[in-house]
Amino acid sequence: MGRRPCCQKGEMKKGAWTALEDKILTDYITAYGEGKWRTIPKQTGLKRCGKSCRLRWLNYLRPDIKRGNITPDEEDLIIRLHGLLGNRWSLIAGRLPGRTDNEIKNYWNCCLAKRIRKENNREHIYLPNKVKNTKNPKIPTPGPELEENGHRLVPSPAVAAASLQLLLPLPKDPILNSGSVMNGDIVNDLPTLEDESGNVSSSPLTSRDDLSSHIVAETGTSDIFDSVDFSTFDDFLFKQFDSVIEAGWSSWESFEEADISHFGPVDYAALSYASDQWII
DNA sequence: AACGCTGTCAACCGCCCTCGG
DNA sequence: GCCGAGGGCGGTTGACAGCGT
Repeated sequence: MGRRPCCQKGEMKKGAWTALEDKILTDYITAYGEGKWRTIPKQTGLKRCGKSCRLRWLNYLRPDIKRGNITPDEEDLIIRLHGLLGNRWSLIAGRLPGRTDNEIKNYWNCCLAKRIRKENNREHIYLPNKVKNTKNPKIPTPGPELEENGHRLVPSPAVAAASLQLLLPLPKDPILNSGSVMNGDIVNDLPTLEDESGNVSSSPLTSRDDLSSHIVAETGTSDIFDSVDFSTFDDFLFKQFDSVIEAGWSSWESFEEADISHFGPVDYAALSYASDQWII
């Protein structure tokens, strides 16, 4: 049995919203709050799908939406966050107050992606656009060094940050004494996953609980996590990202070459979009 | 003025995840 | 544990405006 569609096709209106529809939706949400999107058409008489109502509100009608062009600062942040997170637009938007995921996605697709590709002229480099499950991307696993145009490429701080999801950086902590990043031995000792074909891959450790339990197993203590308030794992990553930005990437400079060898799979998006931050 | 090309952005589509019964 | 409803998300589409020829 197939899944029931969110609304009956043919009964619902499509296309651009009218000023009257906007007013009806805004008045309703102002009075009753967000949520229960599917009840809105029934309650208001709007001939719009609940999902359409949600989208209209979140992307256009919300009072805190910021209008106008993306500023250079915002653009810089988008590029860095995209290098870190890939196409997880909602997470990126969460770091840009007043901007919506749709707006950032559009801006990236129409402006940034083309421009950066042009600047770097590296069309052959893997881009994450077609990665279906971006929360668990199957990122290819090159070594920490690449040969290109006869130059030896060494991961710079930007590349290290791009690998945060896989490197699992930790807050500065005397136990690990590793600056901002997890001890390489632990990274190398991440648990593995086995798919239906029996292929083994490194665990992405997509939740904070995964990471926490692994750290406790390795270090015998949960002090690292107890001392920091991370409401979500993404916040955890962002706090690390912010700390690196605030420090002007200097917190990455203490790495020895041996540390770099422990870096996990590199996000190629960051390689192509931040080539100026590669040491060639 | 007419046409075509390009950029922009709102909106839709379909997949996925979560949660409650 | 299973299933369906509800909602979130990223990819894509299509309308429209602006610009150049």
